[in-house]
Amino acid sequence: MLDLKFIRENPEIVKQGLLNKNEKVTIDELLALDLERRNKLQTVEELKAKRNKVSQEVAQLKKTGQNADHIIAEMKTVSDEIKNLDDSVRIVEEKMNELLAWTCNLPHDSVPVGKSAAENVEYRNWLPEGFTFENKFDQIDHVELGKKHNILDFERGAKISGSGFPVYVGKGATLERALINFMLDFHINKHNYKEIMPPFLVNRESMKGTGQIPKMEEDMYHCEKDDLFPIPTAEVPITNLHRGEILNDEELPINYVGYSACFRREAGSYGKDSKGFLRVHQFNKVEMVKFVKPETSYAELENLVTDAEDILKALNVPYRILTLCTGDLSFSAAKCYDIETWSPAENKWLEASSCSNFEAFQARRANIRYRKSEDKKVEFIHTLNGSGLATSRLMVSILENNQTEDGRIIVPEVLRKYTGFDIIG
RNA sequence: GGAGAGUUGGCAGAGUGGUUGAAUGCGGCGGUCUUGAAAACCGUUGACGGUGCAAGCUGUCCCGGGGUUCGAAUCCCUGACUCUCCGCCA
Repeated sequence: MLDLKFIRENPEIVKQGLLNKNEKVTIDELLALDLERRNKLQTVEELKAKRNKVSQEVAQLKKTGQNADHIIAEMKTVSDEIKNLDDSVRIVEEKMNELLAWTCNLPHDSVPVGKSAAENVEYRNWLPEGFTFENKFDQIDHVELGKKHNILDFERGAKISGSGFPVYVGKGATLERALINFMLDFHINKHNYKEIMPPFLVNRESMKGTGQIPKMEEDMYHCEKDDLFPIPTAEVPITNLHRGEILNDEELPINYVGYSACFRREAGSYGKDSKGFLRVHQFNKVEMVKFVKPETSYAELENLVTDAEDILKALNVPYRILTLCTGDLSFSAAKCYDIETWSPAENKWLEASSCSNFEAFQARRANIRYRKSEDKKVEFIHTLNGSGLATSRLMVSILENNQTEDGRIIVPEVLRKYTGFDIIG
């Protein structure tokens, strides 16, 4: 959620920011409602002040045994008036909240302006020693590799659940589990994150808090009976851990890392990049979440990216980092870096991580604040999160880049103590 | 799933429908005393909104949402959560 006061004082800046994010601009409507609300509020508050005062007089009169009937009769009309005005204020507020809930975050000044993903800007890249982009010996894709070694079974996944629900088999399952454990341990021990194992279903409030709802509701799975949502990312439960809380500033920054399965309907994207792991409804992800003081959030964003990168370096996977342009930024993000890993069989980069600074946008929605030790004032914190990383796309790169000429797959060195084997096939 | 009890400030814990935004204790902050600290004593200590240059004035909030009333932390309805007991269960 944006700060209403900021919108009031800087309507043009807000409008331009929304335009740059390709979003609908409803700022004028919002400001009209804001004005209406404040006008009505003033009237109703005067009446309430009067009611409070007279109520005390009634109490005094009754205490001294005097008659108060005439004042009570008079106050009855005042009360009715208050009730009517309160109702109309509430209606205005509901309209405003609806508009605000649909209004996305503004891009940070450092974000390149652009219409679509085509205008994202490469930030940096890293390639393993001796790596080349050419396909040396007709490297086959992860789906074929999975079939060949019987480690991935997309067909049976489709049978038991539907397309986009992969099954990991044998060494494939072990490798997946090894990858998750390796990433968790790495962030816990080398990067000082605290591990969280969150619920995989969350309530509506939590989905609103991080900004998946209302705009992305169609992309979420939903258990209607209980109004619970299977999480699209661990960001949702972990960020909402501190919803409605006032944190102490000595405990900041808070760094959490957690594994979760992630569930996405991917509505409307059928047929697009849908092969194998490229687009799935359920995948595994290790997610990092930070709660930080506002003044440090951009430095923390850089840390977050580096923490995700360290995993890829340890796994020896080629990657590049993009700064997303304004048009490609997600609803809640002010700035975002995507990390993409290389797939030799697809001959393209695949998004494996997204590291974002939400500034106070989620904090305002979820009401997460901290008390500053200097002046004891409360202020919204900034939240960040980044995949560290999603295993599905990463697995594509690991399998394809580590295949040998005779079709076997070498397990990355750092995973071997988790897998117990060093080669598949 | 059934039956009962509960939810009040950072925490603990009072609260006959009428100066209760809320006693009291602990904690926090400031001070007196002290060479310093502890103890003791005194004072202070919520959030959000409106208005104002400001001091201030003012409204709302006692789990959430409705209602009764001139007036609700207090009464009624409803939902969530917690605890105890029973049933079922990995």
